[in-house]
Amino acid sequence: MPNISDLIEAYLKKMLEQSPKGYIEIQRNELAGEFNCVPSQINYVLSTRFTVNHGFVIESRRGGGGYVRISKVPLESGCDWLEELYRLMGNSVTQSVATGILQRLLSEEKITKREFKIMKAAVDRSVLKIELPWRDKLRAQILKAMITAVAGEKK
Amino acid sequence: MPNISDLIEAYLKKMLEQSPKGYIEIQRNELAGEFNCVPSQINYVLSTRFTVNHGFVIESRRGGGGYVRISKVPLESGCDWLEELYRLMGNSVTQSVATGILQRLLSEEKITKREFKIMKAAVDRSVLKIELPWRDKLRAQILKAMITAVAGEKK
DNA sequence: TTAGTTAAGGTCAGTCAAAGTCAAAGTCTA
DNA sequence: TAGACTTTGACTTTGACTGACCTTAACTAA
Repeated sequence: MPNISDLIEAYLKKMLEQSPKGYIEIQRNELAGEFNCVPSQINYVLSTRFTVNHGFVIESRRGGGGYVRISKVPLESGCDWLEELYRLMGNSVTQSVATGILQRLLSEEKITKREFKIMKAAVDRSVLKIELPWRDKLRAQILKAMITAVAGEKK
Repeated sequence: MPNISDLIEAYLKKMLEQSPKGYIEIQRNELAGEFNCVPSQINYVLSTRFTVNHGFVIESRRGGGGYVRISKVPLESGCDWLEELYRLMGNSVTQSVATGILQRLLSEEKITKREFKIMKAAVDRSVLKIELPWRDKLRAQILKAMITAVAGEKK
């Protein structure tokens, strides 16, 4: 007896699989209508099952003609290094761990030298000026988002 | 799927690209006629998609024979463009301003499409989960750091 | 001259159409 | 039965579009 969230999840994943473009665009209200639920339930599903950690990227636009775009980061054949990375990072990452990860991505040629510099700069201690337990969490968020944004893409 | 504003934007950008002089002149009412919209919609498009952050300058003249001139101002070729960007950003940057700036860097070929994606992801609202006055400041910090990291370099 | 007319473009606040947020309430499950 | 997960809806934010009203410039006729 799956609940509505599971149904919506399955529905979206199926659509995504069938989509040749690698992403789908939905209208939140419309989808909610199909499943007879409140619109915010769609957000719940997205935020619990289509997160960066799961390898999805969500973009959206409000206002008239708004939409929600869901794309799956195509995990390259065989090695699902992304998932492993997420596991490695957890939800908190120190600067030195971040640097280590980036260096590894660089040496594996997953990212370019320039991209390395950009990402390193973004998660630098001196840039993320917030207090410590949160800084490492924020760093993890940013790092994951950046890596996910280009994972699975050609360099 | 694209709305009228997007169409007008695309139309103007295409004209601009094809123009040897680096600027185009249009008549607001005429353009509105072509797209079957009210004239003020042209202003809406200009003020949301052709801002200085995006690297455009709008000049116009009223009265008989009036016109609207749209010109694209390229970033300086030296390294001064960084300072210009800093000035535009100040110490607080909203998501939409950030996107505008990144789009400009992309169109000026200062950054690659991948780099664009990385930076956009890093400063996304959903990633920078802190309260609002500080979020925009943090975004400015991160954006500056990332851009600076690759500013002087060849692509 | 100069006042009036016409032909532009500008402004701004308001409406509507989305999507986002958050916390309270409900349900399940170990 | 506590804690995790789900569902709900009131409220917020953002974006697109519109129309009434304003300003400016050129032209024209007295």
